[in-house]
Amino acid sequence: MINAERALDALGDPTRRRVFAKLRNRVCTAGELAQGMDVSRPAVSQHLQVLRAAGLVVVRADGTRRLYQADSRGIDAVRRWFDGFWDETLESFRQAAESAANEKGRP
Amino acid sequence: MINAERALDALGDPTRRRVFAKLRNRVCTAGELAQGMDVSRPAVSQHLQVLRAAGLVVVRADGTRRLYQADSRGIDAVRRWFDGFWDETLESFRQAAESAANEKGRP
DNA sequence: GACTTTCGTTAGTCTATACTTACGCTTTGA
DNA sequence: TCAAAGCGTAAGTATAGACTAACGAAAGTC
Repeated sequence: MINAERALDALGDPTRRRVFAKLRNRVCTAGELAQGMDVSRPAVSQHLQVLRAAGLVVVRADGTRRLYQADSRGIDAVRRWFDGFWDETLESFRQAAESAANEKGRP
Repeated sequence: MINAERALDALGDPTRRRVFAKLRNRVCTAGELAQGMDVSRPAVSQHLQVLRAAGLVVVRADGTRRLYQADSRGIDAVRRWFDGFWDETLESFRQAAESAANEKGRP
């Protein structure tokens, strides 16, 4: 089970979001990702480790290269987190409205 | 328009997530939120400013108290961000599969 | 087997930021 | 009008973590 907390921590950094965003359109190596960015390749590599630990990215070896790709599991985890969060918020609103109505109906 | 980037930055901090999570069930003041947490009231107050700037929280005055409440706008912004992200990922997969098929069909 | 490429890892630095303490503002009630 | 309650803010510190430079490992090439 992927942890939504971990995914949110991972996506809290702008550079990491940029790396992640680049992976939505194509499969990339760390070196390719680093090109056109203002940080070094090791930095990108470290960000990829965090994204991988969060379940947002998967990697497969291809010779000396390592191909990174966006993973739906982390994305789904965060989406479920938000869904559950908002459902609970609405339910609390509903209960609050209900007890307010009961309060009003009482003499 | 609420910025999803800002909301993700805001939710990148665990303490801020705890504050935000407490607001899903009830309307709270900064002092109430700070009780039962291991950080001071000013710290909570500062986190609430960040959440408010990100559109995740709204506040209204009530005498000397200020009541904080979860806001759907920021949540929706992040959900749209993820939806768009994943849609684009799937579209890229589709296109990649298509051109691979074309490549194969060619002599 | 030597060389190259591509990459992850480690050590160390430095900055962003989370936190506390102290202070001042606003509203309320006596 | 004075005191108290409830906050936000400013200043200062300390730490998490983002980054670079240097190094080592694995796979391909000649």
